[in-house]
Parts: sequence; structure tokens; C-alpha cells
Amino acid sequence: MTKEKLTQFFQSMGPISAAQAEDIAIAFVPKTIAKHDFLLRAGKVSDDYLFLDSGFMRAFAYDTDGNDVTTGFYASGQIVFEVASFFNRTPSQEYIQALTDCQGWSITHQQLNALFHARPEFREFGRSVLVRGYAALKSRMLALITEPAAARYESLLHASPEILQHAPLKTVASYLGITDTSLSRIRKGPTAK
Amino acid sequence: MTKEKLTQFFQSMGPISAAQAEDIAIAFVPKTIAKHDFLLRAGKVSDDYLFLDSGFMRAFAYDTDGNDVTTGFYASGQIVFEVASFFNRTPSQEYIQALTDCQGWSITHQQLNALFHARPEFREFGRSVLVRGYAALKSRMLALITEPAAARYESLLHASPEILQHAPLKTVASYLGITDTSLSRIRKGPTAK
DNA sequence: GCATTTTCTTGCCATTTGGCAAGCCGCGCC
DNA sequence: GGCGCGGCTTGCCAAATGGCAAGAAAATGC
Repeated sequence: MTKEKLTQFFQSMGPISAAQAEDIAIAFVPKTIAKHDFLLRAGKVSDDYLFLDSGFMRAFAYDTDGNDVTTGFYASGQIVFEVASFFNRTPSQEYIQALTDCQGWSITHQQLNALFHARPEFREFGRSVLVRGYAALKSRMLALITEPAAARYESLLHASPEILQHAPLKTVASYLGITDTSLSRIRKGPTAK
Repeated sequence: MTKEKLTQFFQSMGPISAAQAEDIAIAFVPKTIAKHDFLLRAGKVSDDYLFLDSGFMRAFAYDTDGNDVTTGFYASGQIVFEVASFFNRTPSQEYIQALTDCQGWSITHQQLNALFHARPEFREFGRSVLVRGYAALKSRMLALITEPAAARYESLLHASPEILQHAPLKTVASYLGITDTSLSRIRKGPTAK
């Protein structure tokens, strides 16, 4: 695995030169996670800021009744980490697990902060990652409130069809805010009366 | 209006001395918004990073059917701005409106960036604001998926009872992800059969 | 102070979604 | 090849929520 996708990603998020990107990438170390293994477990402090090079992951939490609820899916080309735990150095409420074998590039909180300190252009990158995630979450929230379950499923299908290939239906359902039963019916098609 | 609450807020969010806080506060200018007036309108680029000193505000968007949906409430002591528009310099999808007469301290994007550049300690503050908002949104999202409407209403009632004093029920209902009719029934109490 | 407009409640009924349980299918394992 | 198990579907019915409309109550404007 080369650092090509990683440096490309840095450059795609803002005004960073190829040389700078390679310099920054030096601090990232390779990380492999086997299917079903965890990048983060609840109770631990997240210390991986991971660029996912290949594979799929999901984040989930348990609600008060013990049901697991998917809070996010991650495809390659994204940064995977639990924001609050990582930046506030507090125990995570969530788990992050590999849906398939995964490979990526990781950096610790301390090292990332050192980079932010040393490289002003990279700070911009860090902020963009946060802002992008925040905005995506807002838009998911709005959809959850304004769109019916079937429309939310269609959107996901268009945005990331690959997810459906790798995550069991139950997992996708809780991400959409419905039960696996309902999702199964939605997939069947328009409720023929 | 003095800058006391503003400097207190800086200090409460991280390791910033009183002297530093006052220095930073110099760049913030007072802003008054009359009840029903807008801090931000859809289509405009947000250029106010506002510390709300007194009053209540709400953010909302229109869904595809033209219904307005409350995306957030803000009480005094919070930073009010639209993350994506402000940092990406893109037109806002949302409106931010005063529910009551409001007073606060505002800074432009350019000035804020200058502060982040000049003051490392303040960068930490900026990140905390983002992370806090992000985490709050995640937790709202989880509640929306896992908790029934009545429980979400109860939580809001405990967390910010003042909001109910200033926002019409319809506004609160869309924030909770339900209709005003349902919220009215929920408030009536346990559905006595 | 009165008229107008908004906000809130409520009844009636439709729609959406959930809960449960049975059955089916596919796949790995011995 | 047969067994077991997780994952998906489906029927039946219950619960939660919505849509509409009428009327009461409260706020607003002049």
C-alpha cells in the first residue's frame, strides 16, 4: 500500500502542495484491520485519526434497551474517528468496526496536534474534515425529520450502493432510523394494495 | 453590555488566561438583533460568528414541501453561526432568526481566522466550539432514532425549559421531528385510555 | 378596545412503522 | 450430503404519528 491516496486526499481538501502533502503524510503509519475487528471500543479514548485506504467500516452505539444502532458508515477515502472522544480525550460512547478487511493510514492525537501546530495549511485541512462531517450529519438529520423512510433508503442507495453489499440489512436499517422489518418491506417495493 | 460573559466563556472552554481572553475579545463587536429579525438568511454567506449574550435564537430550513423545520435553538452563552456556510464561504441553506430581542458579540470570518493564526490557545477554543456542536448533534440524532417523541420532549423540557417560553409549539415540534398536533397531544399527558 | 391573525387543542380517521413469530434461503462446517 | 445458524422476508395485528378541520384561546395590530 502506497501513500498515494492519502496525499491525494490532503490536496483535494484545500490548498496544499504535493510536496507538503508528502511531508505531512510521513507522520501517518499504516494500519490493517481485519473484518469484524474494532478500531475503537466504547469506554476507550479514541487515539486513531484514520484515513481509510480500502474497505468499509461502521460506527455504532447501544441504546438504553441494548439494541445496537449504526451511527455512521465509512467508505474508503474518508477519515474515520470518533470526534468527541478523539479531541476531548474522553471515553468513547461508540464502537467503530470493520465491515470488510480494511487498510488505512493512522496518526495519534499527539502527532496530529504537532502537525497542526507546525503546519498552518494543514490546520485548514483538519477544520475541513470537521466541517464536512458536521454538515453531512446536519443533512442526515434534516432528512430523518422531513423525508419518509423509503426516500431515505433511496438516497442511501444512490449515495453509497456499496454499503448495501457489505452491511447486513439490520445494520443499515438502524442507520436509517427504522427496523429491519420495515426496511425489508421498503425494499420489496411500493406497497401494492 | 460588557464583555464579561464573553471573556468568561473563552476561559470556560479551555486554558486561556483572563488577560488573553480580554485581548481576544477586543476583536468582537457588539450586535443587536430585534425579535423576529434575521442573523442569517438562506442564500447568503454567513459572516457572523456570534456569541449570544442575551436572548434566544433559532435556526431553520425549508424542506422540499415548503414546511419550515427548526434545526437548532440557541440560548445565551452559546456561539451562533452556520458552520458550513461560515467556514466554507458558501451560501447558507438555513435561516437564523431571533426569537426574542438579542444582544451578542460578533466577529467576521476574516478576523476570526486572523485570531486563530495569531493565537494558538484560541485555536483550541475554536475547535472546541466545533466539537461540542458536533457531539450535541450526534446525540440528538441518536435520540431521534432510539427514543419515542414523548421522551425527546421531556429531555428538551429538562435541558432548556426556557425555549418553550419563547418558541411557538410548531417550531419546537419540528425540532423534535414531529408535528405540532402530536406535540400538543404529548403535552396533554399520558394518553389516558 | 376591537378586529384580525396566529397559536393551540381536539376529534375523527388514515398512514406509517413496529413487534412478534414463522418460514425460507443460503452458506459454511463436519 | 445434511445440519445449524445468521440473515431476510412476510403475515397479522398493535402502537405511534400524521392530516385535516373546527373551534377556543391568546397574541398582535391599528
